[in-house]
Amino acid sequence: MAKELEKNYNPTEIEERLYQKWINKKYFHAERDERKKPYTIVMPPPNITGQLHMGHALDNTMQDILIRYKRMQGYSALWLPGTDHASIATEAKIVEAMRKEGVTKEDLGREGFLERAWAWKEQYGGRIVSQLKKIGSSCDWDRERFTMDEGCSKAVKEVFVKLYDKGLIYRGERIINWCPHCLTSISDAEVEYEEQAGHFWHLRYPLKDGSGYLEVATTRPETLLGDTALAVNPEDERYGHLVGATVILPIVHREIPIVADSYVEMDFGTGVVKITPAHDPNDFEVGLRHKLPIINVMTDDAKITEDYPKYAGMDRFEARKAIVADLEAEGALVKVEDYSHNVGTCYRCGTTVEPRISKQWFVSMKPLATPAIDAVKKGDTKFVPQHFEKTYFHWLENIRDWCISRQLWWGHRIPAFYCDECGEMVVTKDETAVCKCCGKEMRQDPDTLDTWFSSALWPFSTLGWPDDTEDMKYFYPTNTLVTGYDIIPFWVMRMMFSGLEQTGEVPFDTVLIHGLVRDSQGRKMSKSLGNGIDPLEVIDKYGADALRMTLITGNAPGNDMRFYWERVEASRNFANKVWNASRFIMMNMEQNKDIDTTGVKLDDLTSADKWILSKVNNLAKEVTDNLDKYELGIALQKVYDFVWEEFCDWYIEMVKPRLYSENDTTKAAALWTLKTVLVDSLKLLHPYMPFVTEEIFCTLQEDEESIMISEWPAFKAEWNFAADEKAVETIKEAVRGIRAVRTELNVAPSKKAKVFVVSEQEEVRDIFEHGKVFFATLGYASEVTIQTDKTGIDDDAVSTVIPAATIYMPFAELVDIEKEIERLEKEKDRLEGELKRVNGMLSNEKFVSKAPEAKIAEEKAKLEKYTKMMEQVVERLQQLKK
RNA sequence: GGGGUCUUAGCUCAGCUGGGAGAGCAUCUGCCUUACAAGCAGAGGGUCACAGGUUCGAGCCCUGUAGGCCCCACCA
Repeated sequence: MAKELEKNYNPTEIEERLYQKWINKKYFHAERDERKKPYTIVMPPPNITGQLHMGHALDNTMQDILIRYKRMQGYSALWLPGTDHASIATEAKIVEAMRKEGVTKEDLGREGFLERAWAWKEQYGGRIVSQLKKIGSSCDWDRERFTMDEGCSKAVKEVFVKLYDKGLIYRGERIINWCPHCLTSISDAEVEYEEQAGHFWHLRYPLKDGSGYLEVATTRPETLLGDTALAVNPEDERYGHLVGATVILPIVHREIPIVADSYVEMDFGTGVVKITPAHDPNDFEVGLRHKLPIINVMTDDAKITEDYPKYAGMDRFEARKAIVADLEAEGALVKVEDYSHNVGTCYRCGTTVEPRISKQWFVSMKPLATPAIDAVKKGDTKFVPQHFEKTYFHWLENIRDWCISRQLWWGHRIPAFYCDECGEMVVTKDETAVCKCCGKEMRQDPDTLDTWFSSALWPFSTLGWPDDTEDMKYFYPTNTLVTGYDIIPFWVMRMMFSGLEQTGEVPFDTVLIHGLVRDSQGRKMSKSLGNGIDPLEVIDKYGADALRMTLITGNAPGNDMRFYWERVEASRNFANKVWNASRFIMMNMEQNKDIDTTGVKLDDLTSADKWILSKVNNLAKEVTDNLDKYELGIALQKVYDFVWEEFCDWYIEMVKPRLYSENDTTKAAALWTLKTVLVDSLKLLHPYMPFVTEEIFCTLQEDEESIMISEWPAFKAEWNFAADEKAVETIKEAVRGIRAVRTELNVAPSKKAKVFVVSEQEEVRDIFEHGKVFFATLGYASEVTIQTDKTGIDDDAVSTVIPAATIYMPFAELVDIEKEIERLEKEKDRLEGELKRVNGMLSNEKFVSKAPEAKIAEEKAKLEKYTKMMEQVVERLQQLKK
């Protein structure tokens, strides 16, 4: 027996209850099952410090749609969740919190700090997880992982040692990006460049022999302290004779050489570049080529070192001012120009990055990048949309070695040990190490690894790798990775080369890319702008289903979208529409509970029933096709249109007279069809709107306990009723025609009218004969007469023409003949246009000879249709003009 | 400097392999018709940025132009 639903859909209570039910029933848990095919998505792990934002909501809604769809299709669908330790972001937050308490890292010491960090993780790591649950994510929480849990840590060590043994990880003194605020190195990908207004200081470097000077333009005069040469282009005739000469460094008064290097652009600036190998990546390269000394002039926190007493302890920007002043005093400053240039900043704290010489750990990228490029070229992994593979190739083809060591405490500690006695180093998975030569306890490298080092292993470390686990065998390689385009260089790329190197297989076959969720003005949502919209607030107000639908509707893969509250309302309205249609159906099932629908056969159905069945059948096929192509927005749009327009506005309205009639023999067929189509619609909608569909499904029937484990609607060849579809479409056209005419003439809905249908075709008359009943409720007809000609119909009746027939309504007292003529003339114009187009095509010899036959047949059918309509319109006009 | 992407109805956006331009919101006109006013019925509104080209046929493919956005890049 069907239960009752509230008048309006009220998500709050329902969502909480259903999610709990799903958890309790373990529907989210994926079992290895050899009879089923696996489908695996590994969730991009959100940072433990993070709060759910719209980006997460979009990302996870997409994953949930895919996983729910596949689960219903009978796959063993695993969506593996987890969180990321986010070393630099988390450490920065903890340090900041400590700062407010007046505590420093050093006060706590490494052990104490890590204790505090783990406590932080316990406190906040759960927050984002509970937020993910609010949007309905059907993840297998039994398999939840953390990038620093035991298994992931084991995988990290394994990979580090393997790559080291293979010579692909090395330690070396290189110029790296240093954040003077976070006090750590960061990788190239973590540097964000921003255009900043600056200056160009033109400086004069006197030649040692007193014969003159060279003018140099620089944006960073303070680095002059570390200059070890000037460079000019070897081709440059202005300076060729000076190569090898010596100049005196202003202020410092050190002697430095002039070298020739093709890196220098002749037509930029003065054509002379000061070379500071310790503080500029290019200068570093030049320095290597010319064996120049490297002079570091700054401390960790970007202050001038003790080597320059006058500036020692000054911040680099203070020092700049002081040095410029001194240069001016010395007469070395020629001029200052305004200049706008790109400045590298730390992606976490925004501090200007200081290039710096430092001993760090690196991954050799070239040997790893090549297979990763090939795998995508071969199509082992595909990007959706495909053009993002260009971004991917671009990064990999231009990649430089990856600096993986961080001067942080929160993270995976580098598994390298040093002997302070003899300088020996070992890299090992063991917790401790003893020096081979002197037997001394070795000291572990204090640094940790880049967060992305562990993220890169996520698709397989979460499945138990490096152990040869059953999960690994069954669920790996995973299927779909869903992420934003901004993460391709950080993560997608690194998972690709890591997966290939460690497991010999690509980590996923498809990368589904989405864009950013922006505010209504198209701006990025950000804390500083305060324009972010909290997904949880949306859920509170409108429900998770409405939020999910809003994020998916009209959103194509890879495209950014704007967030509007109006769109959430539209989504909520749709949920309510589904709710009310279901309520209507259940009410009628309840009122007719004595009618047995179990024995209804296809033969018992009316044309309307068959028509809607055929529609929902085709819908199932199309939605399935779209989902398989990752066209989530298109599929949703189709379900929306079907449910609202075809099912609610037409079918339910058509079926009402049968339900309300005392003795209609097709009532059982109607009830059966209503329920059948509703159930299929709910199933197609379930991946998008899991809560409302589950609530209705469970109230509607008692055979199955949940829609999320029910079977996805498959296309049924026997639900194909071409003749009935045509019949109903013809009736719809007639009804629409009647309604349009009535509205145009301002006929009150309460005023019923006789309707005459005139058609020469017996088949058409037959359709209307069977469809008479629909004209009463849908077309405000008091009486319907079907005939072959116009006999007995007033000349001044109102009329409307559809391809198959002409429909008349005698409204003598209302009809304005002039207006009627005008309306028909307009229709005639339209038909003339159509005929012209069709005739144009069909009389084009090239079209007829080259176009596919199906297309030609289609156009011929149209020609016939429009010709008939034209005849009727012309005839009608003649009658009126008499 | 290189690459990518976008330009479609008043607004925000869809438009799958080329075959008569769509949705939501907004606007206008009627309706409290017993599932839903978070609704129903109707209507208006677009030389698909511009210019060429390929094709029987272009919003869709190619070239160029203009404007917007994004990414990358060592021009100190």
